Amino acid sequence: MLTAEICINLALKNILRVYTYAVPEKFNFIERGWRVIVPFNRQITDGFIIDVKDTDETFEFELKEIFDVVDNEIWFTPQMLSMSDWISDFYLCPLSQAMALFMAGRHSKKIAPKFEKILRLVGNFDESEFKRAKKQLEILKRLSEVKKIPASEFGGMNPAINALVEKKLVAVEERRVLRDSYAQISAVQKNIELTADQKKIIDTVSLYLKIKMYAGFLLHGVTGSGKTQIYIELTKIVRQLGRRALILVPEISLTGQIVKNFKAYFPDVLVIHSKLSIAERNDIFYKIRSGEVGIIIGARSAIFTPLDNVGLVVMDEEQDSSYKQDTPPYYHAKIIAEEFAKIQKATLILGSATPSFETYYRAKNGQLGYLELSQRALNNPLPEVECIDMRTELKAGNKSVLSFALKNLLDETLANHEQAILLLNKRGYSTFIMCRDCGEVVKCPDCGLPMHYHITDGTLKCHFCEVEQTPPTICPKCKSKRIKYFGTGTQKLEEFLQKELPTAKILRMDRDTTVGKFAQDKILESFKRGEFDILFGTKMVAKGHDVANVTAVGILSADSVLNFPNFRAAEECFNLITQAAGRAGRGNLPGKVIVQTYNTDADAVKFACRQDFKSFYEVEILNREMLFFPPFCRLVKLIFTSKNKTKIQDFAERIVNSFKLEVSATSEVRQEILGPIPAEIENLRGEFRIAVLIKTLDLEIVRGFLRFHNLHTSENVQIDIDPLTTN
DNA sequence: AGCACGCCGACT
DNA sequence: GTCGGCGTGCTC
Repeated sequence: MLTAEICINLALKNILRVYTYAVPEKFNFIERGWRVIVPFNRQITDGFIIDVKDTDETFEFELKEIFDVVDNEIWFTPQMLSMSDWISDFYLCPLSQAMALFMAGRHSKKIAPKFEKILRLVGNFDESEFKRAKKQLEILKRLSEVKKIPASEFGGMNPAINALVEKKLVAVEERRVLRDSYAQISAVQKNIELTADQKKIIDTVSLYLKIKMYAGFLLHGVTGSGKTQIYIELTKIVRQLGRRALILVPEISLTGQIVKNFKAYFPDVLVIHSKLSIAERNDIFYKIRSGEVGIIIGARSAIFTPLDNVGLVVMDEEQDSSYKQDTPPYYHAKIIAEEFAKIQKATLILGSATPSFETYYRAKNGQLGYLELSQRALNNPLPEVECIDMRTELKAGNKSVLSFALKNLLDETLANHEQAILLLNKRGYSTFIMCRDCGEVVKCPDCGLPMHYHITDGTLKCHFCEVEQTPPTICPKCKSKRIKYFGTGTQKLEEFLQKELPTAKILRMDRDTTVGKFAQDKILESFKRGEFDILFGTKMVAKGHDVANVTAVGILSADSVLNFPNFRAAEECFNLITQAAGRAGRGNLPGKVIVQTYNTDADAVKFACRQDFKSFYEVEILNREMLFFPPFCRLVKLIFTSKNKTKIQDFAERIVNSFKLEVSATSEVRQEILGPIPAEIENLRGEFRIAVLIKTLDLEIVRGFLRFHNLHTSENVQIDIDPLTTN
């Protein structure tokens, strides 16, 4: 009997599970990668085939039969299947979970494809026979000019069309409508004179594009240096070579510029991102397979499409954390893009003004080509950056969140009818506690990392050492009573700003104000049109967009990210300041940036104010090496979850001990394991979560260990390869 | 996700 | 005694 292992494509809690169905004779052609319709618990839904077996095994229950196939060809292309295998292997996730990434999304309803009626002329007609039927003649004439016309052009199906169908002069066929909500967006092509630097880079890369072999590059260009134009020029070249391009952008900046810029040059651009409806996404796959798409622009999930014959893969803002998926299988789009580029024999371009340390390190070691743009394209200077010590402000009697300098800058900007961007840097479920007089942050007595304040129980906790204490009321260092709890929300600050700047029109942009497909785009557009003076919000205000009239940028408490117990904190702080500063002075007017901080000595702040990535890297990389963190090792984070706290604690401890005995003690290379420690989110839906962190020089050894202990199939363990945070 | 099963409170 | 609240658990 032919049976199929099927993964149900519902947003099921337990995606890992695979169900066995009987394959009826008429579908004996199906194999791994087909989409099918199956009965499932008195519903009818769709799923995809993981495996087909010819077996004489008996089942204690009666197998249900596959109802139908969804498509008239296999959904997974060979390249999608081999990528699924690779992902399952690399990320230690079930094959079903890896394959699910390539579905057009998980859903609860059946996908309803949209059809439209297409009219086609069949046979010849005699004009004289239509003297009394003006409408019919008009349709016939149009059809003899253009072969196929949607009925909607004639106001949908109507008596005239029906009459022509009756006379067998017109045939009606149905065509799938492939929805594309970005169809309307476009821009005017500008005549851009390339700089000498840009030309040199394009020449270098085009050599590789022509060889059709894998090659990877870091494109390191300061903000405003014209990286997008390089992507466009390279795309022109691959298109001329008859190959396609995949442009990956962070979730957050997807909306803007880049899509418009590409649409100005290319007719066959398709946009993909997570906010598309499942139906739209489904349509998009058909469009790609039909070969009519030459360029895909999308967020991280855009790598999971049938796009083939790709010669160029671009990842813009490669350091952006939104490329990392925060649910299993916790993949990083950069890792997959590199694998994809290798499979496609394509050129990979990782673009950034502030590359991730991992990428820059690889470029320095010759594992990636290094391309540099050190000048802004319009030759306008980088903005002037001033660092303000908020401790000094406070001593001078300024208790406001705005320093005198920033207040003055904003007043000036408003008076000149220019625009400003204000960035509030806040993050996470918990916050930290700092002395407003000396800048002292309460740190863990054991490990020296900043402690987290938990609003829920009012205690300070160290996420590494389980040290817990009540927050101090006086500063342990300078005895000041002015202890500040950081973590003020954007909404509250907006009210405050409005009071400080009563005439300013302030636009808030954060998670709350940007729900919906184009919300963010709309906010940025209206800011661009000059309907507001100040754009204010979380880090999303700092990313990617280009508003010529912005001359002032203010960063309120630039260093707050430094106080999170994260080995990447300094890097994140540096990136944030640099990116925010890069929004200023992009047009003809010079830009001015004010960075407020309680921590003027921090390297990240100091070097970011000078916009000196390389020096910052040279200093910070020493810390990474000393502490044995990436890029000097690979991380694997294990999250153990269970309703039973002691059970899971014991389990995790047993694994840690096994690792020490079986791997750390015997491995030729450095292998460390830390924990168990409380996970970043300690409780989730009634389950306790604890984390274990592995640092390794050889991921394959760690994978072997995890497989040996069956952790990759355990329901109580989530494996995160290359996690962004350590707990 | 759906949908049934099941075990407790207020009603024809 | 029955209707119905939604907690729990299963779906080949």
